[in-house]
Amino acid sequence: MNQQQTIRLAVVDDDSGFVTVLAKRTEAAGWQQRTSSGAIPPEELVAMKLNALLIDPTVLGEEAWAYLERVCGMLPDLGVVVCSERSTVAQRVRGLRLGVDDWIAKPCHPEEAIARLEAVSRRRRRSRPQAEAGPVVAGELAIRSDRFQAFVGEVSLDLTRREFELLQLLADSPGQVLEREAIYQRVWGYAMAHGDRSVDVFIRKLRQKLEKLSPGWGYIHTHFGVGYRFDPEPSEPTTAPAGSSDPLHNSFTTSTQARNKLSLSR
Amino acid sequence: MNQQQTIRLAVVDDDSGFVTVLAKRTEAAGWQQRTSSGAIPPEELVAMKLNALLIDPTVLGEEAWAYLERVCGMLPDLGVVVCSERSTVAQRVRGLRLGVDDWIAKPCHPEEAIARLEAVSRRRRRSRPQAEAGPVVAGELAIRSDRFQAFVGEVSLDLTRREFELLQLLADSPGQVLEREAIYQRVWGYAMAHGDRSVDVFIRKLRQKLEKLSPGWGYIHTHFGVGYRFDPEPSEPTTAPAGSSDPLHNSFTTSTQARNKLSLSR
DNA sequence: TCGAGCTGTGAAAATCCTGTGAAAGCAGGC
DNA sequence: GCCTGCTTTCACAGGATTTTCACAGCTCGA
Repeated sequence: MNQQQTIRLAVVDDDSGFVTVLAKRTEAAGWQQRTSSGAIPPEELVAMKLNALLIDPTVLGEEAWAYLERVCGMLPDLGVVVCSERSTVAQRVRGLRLGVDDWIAKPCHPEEAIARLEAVSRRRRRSRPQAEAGPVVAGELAIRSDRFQAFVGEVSLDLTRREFELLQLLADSPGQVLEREAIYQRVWGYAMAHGDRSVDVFIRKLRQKLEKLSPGWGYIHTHFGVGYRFDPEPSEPTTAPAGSSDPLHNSFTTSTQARNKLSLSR
Repeated sequence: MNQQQTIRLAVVDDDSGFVTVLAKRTEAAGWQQRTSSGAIPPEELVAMKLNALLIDPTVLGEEAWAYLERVCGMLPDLGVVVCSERSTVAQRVRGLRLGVDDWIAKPCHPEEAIARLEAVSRRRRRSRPQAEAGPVVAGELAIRSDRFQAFVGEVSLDLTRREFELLQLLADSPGQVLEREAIYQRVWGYAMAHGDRSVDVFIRKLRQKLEKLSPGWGYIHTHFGVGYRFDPEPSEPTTAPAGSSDPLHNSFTTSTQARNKLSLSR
């Protein structure tokens, strides 16, 4: 029905085994995860635009309560799950009252931790339907999820829903190559049938609309046999057409793309 | 800091001892609690306007999973806590995935149960009680929540309750695209059934009434495949039909909408 | 250099979505 | 009970969007 939105998670724990296993699973689910073995300053957490935080209070030391209170107070939209080795009812109640969303015991099955993280970010997301996150800016592009639309300056790209979701997904992981199957899975919400060309077709539509409103920039790059990569970069100055040996060629860009970009920008 | 608004809780459990202790505590906290030793039909739950539900799946028997799925699907805003005597990781994960917010083990300290129920119903982070604020003005429109009515000048739009609530919801987030599901969820109070057209129908009624009293303004814009956006804007001067290149065309308006608006404003 | 396998492209076909008018269902008042 | 106004449901038409296809151009390894 609806594809689970990508979750941005931070894990603060020094149990490397647990953290590693967790990372593997979350990655498979398409989450973006960052791990730290020490407390992350609340200000930094804000900047990370997280959906969920999994934290073992033992790494916080004395400051644990103060830290949790600070974090929960500062980030009411963040789903916070505490995972501690030992805890008393009183401690758990105190934590939950402070704003912690869930408190589980270690050892804990990774699958359950993930399910609980999912549950808390589900609830948090519902509580604030209007993600007032500012527009994501890339090159000349501004992607505004509150309008389901991308803009160049004040002009709308006039994207359809699928186009927008595809662009958003790509722009969410700039510089990263995403495979077709993964893209399809996350935009369409189910597995891609063998031989399906939908992704390619929508990439083309995106490129067309991007090119129309923001010529001089290349946004979507093809990786032959793999998939696509979003990476805004100004095109080479087309004012030097003569035998452009392309010395500044971005190493991530295939020659195919370089040529495509040239041909498009004319 | 935290407004402990009264929570409406239903407890479905046949462990009278636990239930009684819980009731004592919740009552002391000012919650409204109803207890049942058998499953409550989902429709009834809707009518009860609950904030939280504490449930022991053993009283549900065979239908437990189906029931939980149904309830969580129908009432995404309801905080659901399962409290079971025995459970496996797989069961807990399944429940959480279904939409359950928390799953705890029995025996369970009442204080912790309450803290967790509080945690799952903690969401109404609504901004200031804006009711007292003067009428919300948008375009030629004045929305007075104290009268459950909208006016153009001194003339009432004569909105019904649903119409008013829909308009108010939209006008509460001007410029933002709201999805149908979200609109339904917040105006009707429960999840929209697949294929339900109520939102569209009420949007039409609103548009009709708005158009009658405030022609020359476009208030509600359609975003194809997504939902609607409230954004009061004067219609293009229809007095200049000849080749209006429309240089000032609002960039937020999709071409679809431009066309719709034109057809409407004629 | 050649060929199998990929990707870009344009357009047709299929599907989905929204606006709309009207009927059917409901609840409350008289 | 009967009436009235409100809400929900239905069916259809006109578009917009998405999917599918066939083919052309490219890439890469043999």
